[in-house]
Amino acid sequence: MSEKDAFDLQNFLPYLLNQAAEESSLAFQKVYRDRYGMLRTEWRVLFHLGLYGRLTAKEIGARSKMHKTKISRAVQRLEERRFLTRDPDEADRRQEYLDLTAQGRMAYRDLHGVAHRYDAALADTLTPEEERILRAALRKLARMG
Amino acid sequence: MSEKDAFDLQNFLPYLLNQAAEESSLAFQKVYRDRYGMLRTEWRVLFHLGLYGRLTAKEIGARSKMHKTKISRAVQRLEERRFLTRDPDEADRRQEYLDLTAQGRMAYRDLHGVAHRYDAALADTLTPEEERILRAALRKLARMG
DNA sequence: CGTTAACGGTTGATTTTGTAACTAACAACA
DNA sequence: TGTTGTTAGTTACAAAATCAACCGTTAACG
Repeated sequence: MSEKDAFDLQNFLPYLLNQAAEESSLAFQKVYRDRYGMLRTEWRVLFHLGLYGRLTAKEIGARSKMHKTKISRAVQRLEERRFLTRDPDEADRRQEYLDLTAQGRMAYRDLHGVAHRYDAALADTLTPEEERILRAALRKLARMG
Repeated sequence: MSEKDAFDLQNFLPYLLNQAAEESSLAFQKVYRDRYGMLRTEWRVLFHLGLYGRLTAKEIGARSKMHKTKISRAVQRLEERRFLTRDPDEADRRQEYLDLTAQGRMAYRDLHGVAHRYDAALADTLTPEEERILRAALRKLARMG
């Protein structure tokens, strides 16, 4: 094996990214799970609708890169729990527009606030320079596909 | 809510980390899946054994922070496919030492090389400063739990 | 028009993960 | 010793993700 070469798991960016992603998601996951019984796919859909307003499932897919079956099922559950409503597009009846209900907007505002504060807390463990460069680097890597 | 505040998903570190992690894992996942039919948990176990030699499942758990059921199942599949063998510890018969077979070592060497080169390719999309700070920041975040 | 292809979205079967309860082995200490 | 607690690892069952096939609608084009 390569003798002097110290390449190990802790130096492998996909592994490192994964560990950081999992660790940093945990505390927030607890909030949307315990407060609203949501899954990761569900709060993501909720966030997209909260941030950008009425969207079709397809548009959410384009923005989030989630697979359409995930989105379909997330929308179903959010509808069942009255966080959103569907509004068929009369011009193209294959698709439907999704809107948050009042309850959905409340949940969104609540979780948005939690996320914002949590993000700030995470950023606080870094220096401002680290934070700036980390975000830039992550955006580059995320856009790589 | 804060009007001017442009906090959105793309600024939320857990989300950003997740996107970067998923995107950057894809190409490597394709290799261990297509070449060896492995899952993420399995190449991780393989890597630990390749890097550190004979270990018990518990030791792998301590190093990787994977849950013990994941490790148990990964070990089962790796054993079935003859990538490792189990060697019961006679001094403490609750645990067994795991060793890579010749085939396991070959797969490890192959994947280690792929990972190393892939990591270098990822790092190449970043400036040296970005890379250094990214790795440091990720380690901080990963150790947060 | 009519046929074929593409699209948005859903469903069902299979795989993978998560959670808890379990087994067997060991340790602690009365 | 024997009783109680702990540990390493497995298993069973539920929850979730993945993948391919599917349905109804719209587009493309002969």
